[in-house]
Amino acid sequence: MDYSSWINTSLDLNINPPRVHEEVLKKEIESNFFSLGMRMSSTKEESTSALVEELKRVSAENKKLTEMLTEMCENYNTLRSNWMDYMRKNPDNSNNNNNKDKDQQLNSSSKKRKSESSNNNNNNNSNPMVINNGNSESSSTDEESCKKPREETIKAKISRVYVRTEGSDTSLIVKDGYQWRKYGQKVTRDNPSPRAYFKCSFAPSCPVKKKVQRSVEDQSILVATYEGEHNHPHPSQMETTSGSSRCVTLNSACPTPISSAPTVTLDLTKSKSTNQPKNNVNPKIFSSESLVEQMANSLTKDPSFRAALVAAISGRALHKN
DNA sequence: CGAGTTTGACCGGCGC
DNA sequence: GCGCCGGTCAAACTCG
Repeated sequence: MDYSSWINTSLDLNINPPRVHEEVLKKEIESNFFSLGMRMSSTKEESTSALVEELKRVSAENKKLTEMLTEMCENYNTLRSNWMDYMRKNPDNSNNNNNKDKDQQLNSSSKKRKSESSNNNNNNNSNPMVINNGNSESSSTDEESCKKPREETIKAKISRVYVRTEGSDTSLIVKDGYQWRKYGQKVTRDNPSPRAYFKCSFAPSCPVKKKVQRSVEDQSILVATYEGEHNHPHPSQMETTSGSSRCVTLNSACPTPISSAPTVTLDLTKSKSTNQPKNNVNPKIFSSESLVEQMANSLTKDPSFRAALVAAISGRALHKN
């Protein structure tokens, strides 16, 4: 009965960032035109305008989805208030089994295991292609957030990412750009497929952990649960100096990664092209805005980084010519 | 040979 | 207090 978390999260992901991201992308494309455009051929202009068109289309789609979700939220709230009224009028019924479960979830318990399993249930009920941050970032509209165990909201930030893989792909690898070291694997009770445990190995002191397990309902979907925040820049940012064209593109497109990056992640994960699991985008990065902001600030203030970025971009442009 | 993975053992939290 | 279960450790193993 607890649908609030995924509904709200979906709203968070869908309502705001896409538009910001669209603008950022547009500006990026336009600025690329100004800086590099002189050398661009007419075919490139066409492809860029096609991209802008595509952006418009996706934006409209997002808008539509947002409206649907808003409607769903309203319906949910109405239903919920009706149910509350009903329970108030018929307190006797509150002792049946279903309500016991409800009470357990609502009163909830500082019990770690319980809260986790309820999270899993929510996710299983939700659209598997929706990225669900099961943590404090998602702003709940009702009192649910207040009832969440304090430790959950204070402790390590937890985000969840769904990645569709090819049916034949049995590995538990979610490529997000970070370096992970597997330190364990376990078959859990609620899911026959094994759960893999990873630690971030990019920086020895990085506390971030990742759990990857196949969805119970759809074995082709990998559920990656990230815990904690990276205390180092995204590896792809480090690679920009080596001229990795894709990374340059992605990162240069996000002068403020906070607003733009989540949308990139969302779109890639949602799109049907996720049959290509090779996207190198970090699905989590942005659960911690302050961290990312800090990283972005330090990077943009670093003259050598800027120089390297400029060199990489100009090198790429020259290479194209 | 070093780095990464596998896998059984162990530990601690939780429910009964 | 005991058993279950998820999470972690660490020795053995694999791979480049």
